[in-house]
Amino acid sequence: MTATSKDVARLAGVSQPTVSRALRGSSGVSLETKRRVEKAARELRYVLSERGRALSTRRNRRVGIVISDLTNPFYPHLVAPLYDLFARHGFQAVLFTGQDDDGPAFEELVDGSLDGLVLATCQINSTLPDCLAGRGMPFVFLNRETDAAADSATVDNTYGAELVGDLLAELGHRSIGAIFGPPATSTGRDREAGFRSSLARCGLSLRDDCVTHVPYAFDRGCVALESLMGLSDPPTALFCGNDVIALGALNKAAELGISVPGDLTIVGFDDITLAAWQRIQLTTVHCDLEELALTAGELLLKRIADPGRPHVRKAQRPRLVLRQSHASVTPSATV
Amino acid sequence: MTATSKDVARLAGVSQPTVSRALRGSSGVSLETKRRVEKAARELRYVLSERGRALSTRRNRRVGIVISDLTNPFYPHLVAPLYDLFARHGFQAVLFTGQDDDGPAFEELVDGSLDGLVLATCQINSTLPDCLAGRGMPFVFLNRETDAAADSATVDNTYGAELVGDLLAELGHRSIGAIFGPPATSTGRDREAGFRSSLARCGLSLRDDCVTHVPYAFDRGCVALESLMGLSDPPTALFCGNDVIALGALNKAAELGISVPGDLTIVGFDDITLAAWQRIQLTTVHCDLEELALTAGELLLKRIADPGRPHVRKAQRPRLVLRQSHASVTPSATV
DNA sequence: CTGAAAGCGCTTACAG
DNA sequence: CTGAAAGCGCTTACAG
Repeated sequence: MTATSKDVARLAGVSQPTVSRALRGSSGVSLETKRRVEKAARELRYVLSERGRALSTRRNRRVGIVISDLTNPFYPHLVAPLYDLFARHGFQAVLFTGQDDDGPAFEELVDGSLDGLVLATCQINSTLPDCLAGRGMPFVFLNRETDAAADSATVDNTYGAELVGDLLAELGHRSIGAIFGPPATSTGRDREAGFRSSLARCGLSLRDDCVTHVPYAFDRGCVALESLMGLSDPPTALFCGNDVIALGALNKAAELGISVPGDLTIVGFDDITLAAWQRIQLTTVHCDLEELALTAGELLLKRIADPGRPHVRKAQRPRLVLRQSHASVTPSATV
Repeated sequence: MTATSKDVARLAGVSQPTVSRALRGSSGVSLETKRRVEKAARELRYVLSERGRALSTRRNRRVGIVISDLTNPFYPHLVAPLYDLFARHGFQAVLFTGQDDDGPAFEELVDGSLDGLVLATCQINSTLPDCLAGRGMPFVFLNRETDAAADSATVDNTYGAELVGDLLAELGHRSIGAIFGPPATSTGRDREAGFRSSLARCGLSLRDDCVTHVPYAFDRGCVALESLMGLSDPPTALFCGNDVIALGALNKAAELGISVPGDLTIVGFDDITLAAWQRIQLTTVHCDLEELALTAGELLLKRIADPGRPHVRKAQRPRLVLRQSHASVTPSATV
């Protein structure tokens, strides 16, 4: 149905390897042969078979991006710049998703069709990184990481969460809760640690009855907020493990008639574009997601080019962005 | 570095083709050989090379999904169910994005590494469908379509937009504008036609000075709303080409202090999950995006299995969902 | 400058 | 039941 280099060779009256050389513009092909081959290729609407090329060269020009949940509005911010970056470097990016956080079947990641991998949703205890390392498969951590020795591009989550703790203290809150992310993720773990240590430093503490851990999902933010605010003595401020959770909390609060920030301060983490919308105006910790993604992508490209180079871990310093979801504790609420 | 079937064969003491047969569980392999091969494979942590398999069988078990813009919150709703569906049928889904609406380079879609294609962001005048057809490449239109003969899964956009026109008429609006989507898309074209014909039937007309066309993007909705509402005599109701545009309009209205629906009715189209958020509550036309995606996916799978079958075009009937962004025209606004 | 040969890692008739 | 051979569509030494 579709023409191969052999067909082109026949039409151009040359051998198949010559077609290969001519079309790739490799030196040592006479101009006239090159022209003839190109003409024949055009006529047959020849397109190089990527699978043939990949098998022969053992390079795929293709990298995978592993992500647990596509509908999570956090990931597009990471994925889009990665696609562009890889495309600019002649690599095709392929998205892998799966049910659990470890994502797709291990097999399809190491079946020889990928030159490298970006791991964006690894759980701390995942065995994937070690398996990949054991097979000599280049990979890089993006946003989340594990203890495995590897390149990584992350945010200084501890620091970012400390900023939030400091803010809540400054605002005079003393009844503070949190909807943390999963402790099994580096982001969840570090943000919780940073938040707690900041409060402690300020002489405050988290109310044990106002702390919960949920997956990074809108719905879970909704549910968590409802149960925390159903307490007889609800908190006046809530730190959320990320913006997606915070968005769920924010919307559920609106549904329950809880005024934000009047009755309740809510602070997120990540600063996805939604957070800045006028109808949202979420106070949060700003991360430069594009820079994060590009850093990861570049680390992976370097690793693919030079598998032996030493690992590098890069952490971006986030900053607080103050919008409309935080306020000083009100007298009524402190009573 | 990584073991091939030849390595497994050597270790198991059989020929390479026997390894292939044993591991695929094809009949006619003695149980004892099978066991021996499986053991050797396990020991070597052998994983089948997808590129070798694909080259040999000429089937890739892989389909592409072509989408113009990943960060558009509309697409995840389509992409996620597609990934799942294809995975269940043993196909790997691969996302393709590009700058323009025609997306990625034609070459990578027909380089022989894909069994089929889902086209989700085709422009009406795109030559891609014909090129694909000319190469015998199976594909299906999802959401948007062109005149090209092909399978397609769409929504009845004309009908959906008529519902909106009817609603605005019923609410008593007489000063009506629209931020339509691109006329070069079937959705843009049909929604505009449906909206206009409904208004005409109700004896109303669109105000020419209050009509604009923009790409399906949040930012463009913002800008469009600002200019329309900057008119000396702004409209009291606005139909937006889709929810993403409507969301932009909604947020810009909030920024400008324009009350929705007090001063302005805004209606979208698609009903993406964001539209239902408490902080948004957008009145819109509901489409079952998951059903839409699954329909497209199934059509593609059938086409791959039987390239000769007649084309089928399926259109889903949408319905209005009334939330908080519409209201009867107020006396003050009609003056 | 160009062709013949070998090989990338598989599968699939074809023999036996 | 199993092996030897051929082939999928390329690229890359190797000759000439």
